[in-house]
Amino acid sequence: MPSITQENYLKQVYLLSQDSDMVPMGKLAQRMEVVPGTATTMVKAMEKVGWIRYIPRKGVQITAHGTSQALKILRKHRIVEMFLVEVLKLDWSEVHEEAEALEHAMSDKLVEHMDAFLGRPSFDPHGDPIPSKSGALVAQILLPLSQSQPGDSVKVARIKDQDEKFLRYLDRSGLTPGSELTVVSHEAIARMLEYQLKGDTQPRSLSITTAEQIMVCNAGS
Amino acid sequence: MPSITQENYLKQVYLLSQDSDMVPMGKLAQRMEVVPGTATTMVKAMEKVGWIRYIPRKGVQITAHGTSQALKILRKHRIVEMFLVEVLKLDWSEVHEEAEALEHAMSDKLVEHMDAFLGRPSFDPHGDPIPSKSGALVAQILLPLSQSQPGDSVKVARIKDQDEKFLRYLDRSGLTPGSELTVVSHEAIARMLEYQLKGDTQPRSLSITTAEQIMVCNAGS
DNA sequence: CTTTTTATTTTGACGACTCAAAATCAACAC
DNA sequence: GTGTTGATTTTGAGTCGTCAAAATAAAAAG
Repeated sequence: MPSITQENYLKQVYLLSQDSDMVPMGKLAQRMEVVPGTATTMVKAMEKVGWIRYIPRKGVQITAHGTSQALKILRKHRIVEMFLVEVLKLDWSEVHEEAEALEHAMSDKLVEHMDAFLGRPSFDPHGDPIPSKSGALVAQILLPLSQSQPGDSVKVARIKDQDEKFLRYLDRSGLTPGSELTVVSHEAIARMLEYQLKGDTQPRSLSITTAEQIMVCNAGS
Repeated sequence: MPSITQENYLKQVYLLSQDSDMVPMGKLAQRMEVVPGTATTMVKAMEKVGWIRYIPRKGVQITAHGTSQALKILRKHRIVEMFLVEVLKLDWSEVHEEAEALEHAMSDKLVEHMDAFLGRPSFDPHGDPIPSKSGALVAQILLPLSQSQPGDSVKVARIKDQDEKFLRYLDRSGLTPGSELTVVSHEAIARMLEYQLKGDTQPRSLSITTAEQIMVCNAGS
């Protein structure tokens, strides 16, 4: 019943809701790559199906119903990403795009078959948690790498930005979910950070901006 | 660039072109489940991209360019059907619907990976030939089961109607691509046909209308 | 408390796809 | 030939998602 476009708006509202309860129109419009007026129009239509609450001049809030709907879409997205990487051997960096299109074309039944085939994984190839059928997410305590202190040993858990070129850069830098590293130093003035990958002898460096997109947990957890 | 809707129109034009070079508007509209006027409008738009030739009051013809485009879509459709049945164990009766949605969401790269994973099959689960990357189809000489004579031993090669309920009925009747059978008799008056499955002791019967949807080849070829 | 800036909403319009119903054409019957 | 029938096209209108640009409201600056 709801259009693919509405599903995409809902997904973005959900994702933006992670940062702040109230999502301003501007942010949503930017994420959807439409002019603000378009987002206003769309959001009014979506309120009618009960997925969100719209407060003029303030923004939108996702409802419980909307959240459960968004989690279903995210589940499809993340399971298919995992499937493309694990089974069809597509590259880690390119599956986000692909999943973006497939998530709206998969029946619930198909997703369940894929999930079973994969052995019901909890995380996708970018380290994002896969919601269970009932919408439960595995809780994790993660910090951006940019906030780690020199000397900290951490493990890459999740990459926030999923742009294909960015992911390929991280790949070349040895920074994929699961890799372990130690922070060597913080160069606040240069906005750079030095790190050493586990097993490496030479340190490498990274911009703080990039490090903000990399979520880590303590090594060994 | 072309919309999903146009891709679907093109696919139907291709399929209808198998029966007659010139496809009348009425037939196309019926297949697309739209009123005839809608098909006229759409067809004019499609002529601009060079997929078809439109002759007012006569119908449409598919061009060489349109054919190669249609074969690409059909290739996606049939490979994904095969994948769903062989890898994800969905039932052969339900994959047509599923593939209908997925075919427009799969990148060329993804299809090639699926094809490789499957070992480059030549036929899909309904016995339809899968076009190669370059658009080549394996040639087959098939007859509708309704035209077989009593005594003929034949093998089911392909099912024309892909309605889910119809396919489930055939499944129960032992008539899936690959099954072998012998025609026992034709009851022209009752429009029924008796057949005996290879390995069965009892004959079964089938309506001629149903038999028209089942394409067969000589047993052992 | 005005004024200026910035975010948001409104308005009018457009392209893609669709329908209903009226108009047109072609073929067939007589 | 002329009339009738059936298929096809035209016309007018509606929905969905979008944009540009004008109007408005709220927040920040003075």
